[in-house]
Amino acid sequence: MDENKSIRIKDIAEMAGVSVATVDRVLHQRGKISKESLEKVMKAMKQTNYKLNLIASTLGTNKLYKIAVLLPDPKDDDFWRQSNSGIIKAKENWVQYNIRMESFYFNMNDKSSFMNAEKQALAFSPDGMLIAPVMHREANILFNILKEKKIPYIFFNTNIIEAEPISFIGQDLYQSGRVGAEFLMTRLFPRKNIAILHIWEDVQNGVHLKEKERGFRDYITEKKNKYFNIHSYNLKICGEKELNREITTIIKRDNIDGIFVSTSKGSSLTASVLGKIGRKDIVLIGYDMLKENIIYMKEGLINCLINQNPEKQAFLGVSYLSNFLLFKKRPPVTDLFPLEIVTKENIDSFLNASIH
Amino acid sequence: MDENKSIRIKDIAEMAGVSVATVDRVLHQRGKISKESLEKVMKAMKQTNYKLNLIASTLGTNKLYKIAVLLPDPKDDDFWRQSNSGIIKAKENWVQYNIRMESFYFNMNDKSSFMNAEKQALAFSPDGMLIAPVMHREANILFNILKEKKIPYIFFNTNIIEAEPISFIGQDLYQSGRVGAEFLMTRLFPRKNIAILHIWEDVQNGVHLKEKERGFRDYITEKKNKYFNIHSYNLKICGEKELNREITTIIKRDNIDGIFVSTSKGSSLTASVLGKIGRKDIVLIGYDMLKENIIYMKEGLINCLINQNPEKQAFLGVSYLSNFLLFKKRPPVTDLFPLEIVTKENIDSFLNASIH
DNA sequence: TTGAAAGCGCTAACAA
DNA sequence: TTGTTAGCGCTTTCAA
Repeated sequence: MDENKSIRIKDIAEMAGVSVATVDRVLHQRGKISKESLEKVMKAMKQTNYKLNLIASTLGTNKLYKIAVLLPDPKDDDFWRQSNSGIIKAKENWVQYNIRMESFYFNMNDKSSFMNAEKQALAFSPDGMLIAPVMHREANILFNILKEKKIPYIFFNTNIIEAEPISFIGQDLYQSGRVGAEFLMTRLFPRKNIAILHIWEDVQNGVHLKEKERGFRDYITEKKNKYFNIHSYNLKICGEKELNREITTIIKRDNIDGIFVSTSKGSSLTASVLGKIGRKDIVLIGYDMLKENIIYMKEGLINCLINQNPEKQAFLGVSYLSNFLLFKKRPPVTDLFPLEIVTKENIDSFLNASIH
Repeated sequence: MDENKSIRIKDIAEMAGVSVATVDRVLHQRGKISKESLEKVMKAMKQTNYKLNLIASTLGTNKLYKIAVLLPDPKDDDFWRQSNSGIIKAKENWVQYNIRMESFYFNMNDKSSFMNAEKQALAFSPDGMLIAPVMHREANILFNILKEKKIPYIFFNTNIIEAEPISFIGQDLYQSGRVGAEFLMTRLFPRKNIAILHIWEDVQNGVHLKEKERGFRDYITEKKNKYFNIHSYNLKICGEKELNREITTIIKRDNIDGIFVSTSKGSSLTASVLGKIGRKDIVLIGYDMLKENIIYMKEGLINCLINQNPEKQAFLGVSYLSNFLLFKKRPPVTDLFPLEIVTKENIDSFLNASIH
């Protein structure tokens, strides 16, 4: 046996004394096969350690798969713009494998826009879906339809375990809170007044932010129980002026020394307030390398960002789905990304790094 | 034109009024083509935004490519074990594309073992090579041979710019020194005595470590000029006892408060000394998530590791080479990885993350 | 339950 | 300089 040449279905067929069609049938467990044929083929495959040639397989199949992506409008927010950029890269990456993609956007403040996107996505009759289920209260109907139709779906960014996606791609929120606390504590000490800010469009769907707070508080308690004063606040993004006023009030009233913001957009909003009131001394830690956050970090207003890698999350989601559709390769049930600590000194290295 | 169906060479050929072979020729710029044919084909490709089907292309080519990998023996060192694990994963990943790989190991303390590995790699008659050129003084002959034979080669971990590899995958050493300094400074202040340790098998080939030191010193100078006392030392790994003694002496004599170690193995060696002399108070920052380093970090003896991602570097090196061989896709001339800051709180998230 | 054969899109040897 | 054609390994239809 030539070590270098791979064994083909044809080789197996010859060894087993059957036709290639029969081998194909046992390979994919379709059609009816006699016991004898099955055994002979299995034996030959075992012996030769046969591996299906996926390249030839996809070419032979020549089927077109469609993937629908459901996420908040990238125009609304730089975070979702980055996710969407991952989607676009993935799209280019997978056309050649006969995978077609279509994105459906919704507005997080508007339930009807979500319902509409949902409807449109289904009308696209996708073979798989990638979803950022940030409005999960509204999405249950969708998941049921998908389950019924046996359309596989993957979540990214936010998970809804009960909905049982075939995979979730995101981060360990609790642990990310701990990472934030570790960073903040070492910079803050011996100062002691901390604010946790949850700044979010849709407070009722923002329960997952509490996980970050839990991690944050646990870490502090473990290390320096009762030394720090921690206050947390839920702030809704509506008027920017009002938000600014609220943040300013909190900082002054509680005599704040350090701030942990649980959302990416909130990070830049808070940084802008710190800039306005001239408080670079306050240690600020937030999430994600949004354009504005990058600027504030370089200005020294944001000290640390925990990178959730929205672009990579989305890109990987498409890869997982494509591999599942094309090659029946099951993705991990949960893929939690590394908790990347971004500071002034390494931020450029993250910006330069591309998706691999 | 059916939006869903991809355009094929055949379609282009029909549009341009030529044969598929002619289209193939302009696609790969081989053979002779008349100006008219060229223009017609180009026009048709532009119009339809034609994309080569790589699946069909690899299948059609049906050529076997061989990649030789040259790196230090993974048995010697957990760092190279991780690189090697990336190689193994890559190997499994690319067999299906008719890429065969063979690794050739050498001992960093032994020039003749390097020469031998070199010779064996060439005897394998590879179509491409992936090299960790850590013994570059000995490798120049090899690079010349490869250039002459027009065998493309990629470096990882260490770069030798003069050797002009088609790509280098690694990290910005200077900037990684700055990241180390940033971390150390915030933890150390108001203490002030810092040691930089270069602990390396082969001092004469360890010039690149000085880059890390330069970054480290620059940062400190910019932020707090003259406040900190920094001493640096080159220590050769030979007898462990002697090394331990040397490190202990330095710590005591210079009254050290914080240590920056420029190598991964050096990090664990230093941590073990700190453990032995009971000095958890000393802030230690090093490189890479070697097994031992992970343990020391969890014990609190190492405060921070800068992750060079050896596994991913190697894996990506193979991907770049494979894409180049199969699809003529040129990799970036340099791919510098993010400078990942690993601490006790996020180390598990890095350990769980797989290669994507 | 099985096999023959055409076809997927591209490559490359060969002939013209 | 160009075109014809037989593959590459697998899938799938159709007939037996």
